Amino acid sequence: MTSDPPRKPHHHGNLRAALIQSGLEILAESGLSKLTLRACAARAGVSHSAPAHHFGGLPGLLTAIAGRGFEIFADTMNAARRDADPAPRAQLIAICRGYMDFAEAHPALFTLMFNTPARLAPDDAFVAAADAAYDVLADTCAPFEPVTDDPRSTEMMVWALVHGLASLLQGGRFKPENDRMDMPDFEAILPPLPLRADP
Amino acid sequence: MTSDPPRKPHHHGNLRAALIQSGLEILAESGLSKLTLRACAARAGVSHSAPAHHFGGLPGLLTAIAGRGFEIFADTMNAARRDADPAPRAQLIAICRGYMDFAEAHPALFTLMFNTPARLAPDDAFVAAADAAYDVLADTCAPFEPVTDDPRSTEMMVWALVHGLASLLQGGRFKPENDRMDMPDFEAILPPLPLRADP
DNA sequence: AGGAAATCTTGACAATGTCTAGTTTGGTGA
DNA sequence: TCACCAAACTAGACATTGTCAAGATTTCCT
Repeated sequence: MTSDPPRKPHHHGNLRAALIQSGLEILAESGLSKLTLRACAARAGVSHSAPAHHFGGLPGLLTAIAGRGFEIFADTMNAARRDADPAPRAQLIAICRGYMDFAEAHPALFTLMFNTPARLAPDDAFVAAADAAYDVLADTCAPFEPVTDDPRSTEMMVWALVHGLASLLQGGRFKPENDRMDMPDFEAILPPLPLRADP
Repeated sequence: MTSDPPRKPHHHGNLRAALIQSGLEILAESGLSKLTLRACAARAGVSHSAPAHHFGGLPGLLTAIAGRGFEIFADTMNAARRDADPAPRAQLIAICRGYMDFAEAHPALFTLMFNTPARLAPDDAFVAAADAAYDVLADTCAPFEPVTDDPRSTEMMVWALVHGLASLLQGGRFKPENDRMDMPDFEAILPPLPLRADP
């Protein structure tokens, strides 16, 4: 009827993307507890059972939202890396700061991505997005000598360290004397990491 | 009436403890998603609204269960420390292993304790139990020189590292080539930590 | 144009947390 | 001893949530 082709295909067009966006907004505005199937549907302007046709059910929707989160997560870390000194250790510290920035900027999304595995139903797209985020950090760790005989040990150690920091700070598990818990001093916290010998 | 005084005070006696125990069992047997108010009540043999009189509501019950979890958590780490070589670094590695052991032995409880802060309503008892567990690790880190100017930086670094490892391994976020993800080599992963100069 | 498939709506259902009112129990004081 | 009272627990109802079945509407292919 109307003459705006991309505006409202009247079967809503791309409900899938709209529902994911609604979920991200609810997460940012009201937290994880308010992220329900029906709330996402209402925000997108559709009935409460419309999401099931695109995501199967709640786990599918949450997985899609978390997958989108991993994309944003990788973007955040990549942006931090781009703006930093190209020296390997500076790059690594920038990645860590990007990691913390994301956790602080999107706490509820961060929780959904990492702390509620039982509520998700990982599919190929989700695994790909999560792996892509992992690879950003792994690439940044590649110049360094592994800390054990496992070639991935540096990534694991750094990832665990920064993830633990972000997770514990967000959960408020650190002692209250912590006045400024915003950004740890990664230069001091990260151990000395010698560069690999062979290129 | 009957002659077994501790058995059944018939107003159930200590429903509070029974509900916490039921919650721990449900958590161990069926996971976090099955841990509901009504399931705990049914397992303890009381009506579905009995728990509210002792815990206020679901958040109160979950908090009490998580608080009990922190007690078990501290016990696990203390036991690991007792059985280890008394040298500071050996003590620290033992604590880390105890941490991982707990996470592996009680995955759902671990998730409740650390990954669902929005569902808990921390009270004094909970904070005390969580702090006590923190202190076990802090005491073990005390012999070492802080890694930054913050005197608590060593505890934070070690706690974050081991928590990140436990959390990521449990969430299955590490790459699949990880055949034996059971217990990391903390001797290699933990950075060299010089002892404090002054006692 | 016509029909098939995708998309979305409506209505119902079971499960859950919470609230209110009522019932039972155990202790305490006259 | 016994009556009373507060605590402990039950019973029922209600709103919210996720899921499912059935039907209506739109889009697309031929």
